[in-house]
Amino acid sequence: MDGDGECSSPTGRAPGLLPLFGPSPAAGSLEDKLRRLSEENRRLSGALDAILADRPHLRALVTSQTPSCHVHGNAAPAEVAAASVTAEPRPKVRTVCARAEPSDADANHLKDGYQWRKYGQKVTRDNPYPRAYFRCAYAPSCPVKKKVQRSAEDKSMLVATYESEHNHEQRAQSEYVSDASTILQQQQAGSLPCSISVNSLGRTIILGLADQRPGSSAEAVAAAEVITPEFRKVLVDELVNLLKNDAEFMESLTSAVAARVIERIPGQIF
DNA sequence: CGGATTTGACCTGCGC
DNA sequence: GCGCAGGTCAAATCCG
Repeated sequence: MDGDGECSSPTGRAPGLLPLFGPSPAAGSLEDKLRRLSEENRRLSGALDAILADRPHLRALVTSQTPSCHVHGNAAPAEVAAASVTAEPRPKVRTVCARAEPSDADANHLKDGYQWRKYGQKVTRDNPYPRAYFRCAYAPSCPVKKKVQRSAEDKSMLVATYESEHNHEQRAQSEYVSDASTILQQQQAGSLPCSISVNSLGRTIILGLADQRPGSSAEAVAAAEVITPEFRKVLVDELVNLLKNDAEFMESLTSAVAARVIERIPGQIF
């Protein structure tokens, strides 16, 4: 599918993207800052380990969920952005996990920027929640299908399986354009078409590669699909610089990570 | 009234 | 061949 997996703004160079390739920050004090943050991270990890040491079931919960939710090839954007991106070869079938928003509570609907027409629903054997079957509603000839089902282990997670590729470029964009409204927003200023943004909830970080070619539509190719090893290294370096340079971003990131950790641990243990 | 959704029936593939 | 489970169809229904 030509756009199902982008992590960048769907409009290409939307206003409000944090520059990844801007001027380099003064490195010295920033490295100190990064070190302090790393130490803090280790300290928090240690504390979490201590908490989980005598609670193996909770440890399993914390460590098993996120890795199991990965994006194969093209991920759906916006709300799926919390999923990690792997560099596996692009398969025809992709599985995407996303935490369901409260508004999705009663519907197996995963907003991913495309319009879908539901053509069936089935209760499967290994999951008490019904599986919904969708086809791309934009183009009748589009072969893409999507299956959406709540996770049996975590009902707040929606698991979407995409089959085939979109053979068209146009899409409904309004949904995730608004979803991706950022609190950290600056226009991309560097030479490479990358963007990173944090949504208004502070829970989702969107890393994107916007394809700027005239014929390719503003939608981006999934990061996992276009990143070469060299480019990945540049990307990582620039990300490190970015993180070192932006206190507000670090604050948001720390809050997001902390919220994520707390979210996965039942409140009563604290 | 037209498009989208629901839902029971039907089809297909697979294991035994 | 049979039964089961997943996937699809299409008529009925809903909704704007």
